[in-house]
Amino acid sequence: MAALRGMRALLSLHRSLTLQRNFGLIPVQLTSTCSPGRHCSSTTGSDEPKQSVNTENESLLKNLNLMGVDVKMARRRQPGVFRKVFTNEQAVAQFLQGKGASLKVIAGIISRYPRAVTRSTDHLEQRWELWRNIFKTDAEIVAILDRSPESFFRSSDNGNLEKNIAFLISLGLNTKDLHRLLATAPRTFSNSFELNRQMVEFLEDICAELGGTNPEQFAKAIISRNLYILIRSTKRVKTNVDILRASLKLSNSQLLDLFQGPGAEILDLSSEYLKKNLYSLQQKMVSLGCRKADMKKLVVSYPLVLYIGPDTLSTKLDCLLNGGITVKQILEKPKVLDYSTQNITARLVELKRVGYDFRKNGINVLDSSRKRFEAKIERLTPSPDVTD
DNA sequence: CGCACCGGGTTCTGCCATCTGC
DNA sequence: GCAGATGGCAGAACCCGGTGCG
Repeated sequence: MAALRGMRALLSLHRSLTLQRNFGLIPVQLTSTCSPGRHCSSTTGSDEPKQSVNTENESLLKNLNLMGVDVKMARRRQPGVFRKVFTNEQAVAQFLQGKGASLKVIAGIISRYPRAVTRSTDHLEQRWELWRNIFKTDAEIVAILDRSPESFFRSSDNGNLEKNIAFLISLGLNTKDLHRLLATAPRTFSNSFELNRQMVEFLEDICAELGGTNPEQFAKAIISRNLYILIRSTKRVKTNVDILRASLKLSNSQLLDLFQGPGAEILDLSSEYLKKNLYSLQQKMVSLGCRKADMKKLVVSYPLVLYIGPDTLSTKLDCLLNGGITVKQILEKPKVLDYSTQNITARLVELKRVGYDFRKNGINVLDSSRKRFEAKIERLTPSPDVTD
């Protein structure tokens, strides 16, 4: 999957380079509405023709069409942009092209987040520099903008961005953490500093409430284990904490370990989804003759079980049970649930073929990489099989 | 060498709602 | 009353390999 994505990225990079070679830089003469480098939003417009309300900026429309922007989509998303008298699309496009973005990528960015054309070059340069403090290359940033234009363009407050970076560093997150955070959840950085601070404070409060001695470490651990936590509402995380507390009835120190350990990854789930999964897991466990304590043990040792939707989980469990594995074995080695039902099914077939005995050998063989599993099967295959 | 334990990697936007300031 | 800024939501797993031990 990751390889596929990487390949696609390479292909699109290649495509964009080809495009630039074919068309050269700035292929069309755009109608200038604002000279590059100047701030365009504030203007008296005294001797300019007044644009009445509901009239769209004609030159903007023309430029966007020339740039290949999906104007229909853009208009649907942010109609206000089209009524602005002064916009900066030409300079914005030039800026992005200078950073290595292809024309296609630029068009995609503006189509999805039209307000980008209202940003000044100065502002963009500043913001780009701040991102470059975290990313090593422009290409990385372009890839993020292509993926999520809104994360970069939604806020015009570079000071806020600076505050966020300083704040995250002050939490003890290292360069690698910041890099992962910005690459994975770029929205974190356009949150208001205050919002991020509130979440961190909230996490620290939970720690203190549970009798933890190092709230800062606790918050940092959760953030670095769950990069999405800062783009969730405190309401959601709080609800999830409450749900888990109420249903698992663990001791305070067990809860602390759970939240700052593997359980961090399920704190940002939609609360309804978490509740639903918890409930259906309970139902399933009961139907398999397990007790409450078994489920508790399962969730504590492998919280990601709550990440799996009811249908998937049920199918997966049945698949294992039908393959001759016991519930007890699954409870002992829950990591087998990590693997897709499809993968498990195929492995069970292979193991059956070579006469693998789960009672004797356990089920660890299912929790291994494809390479290792295949090597294992190879070793277990009895005869050298000279004839085909 | 084979195995179990364990942690890490990948991944998450695009839309709507609500405020705020002019 | 507008556009801009910001908050919040739904959606829903899978796989790999280092390491240390026997």
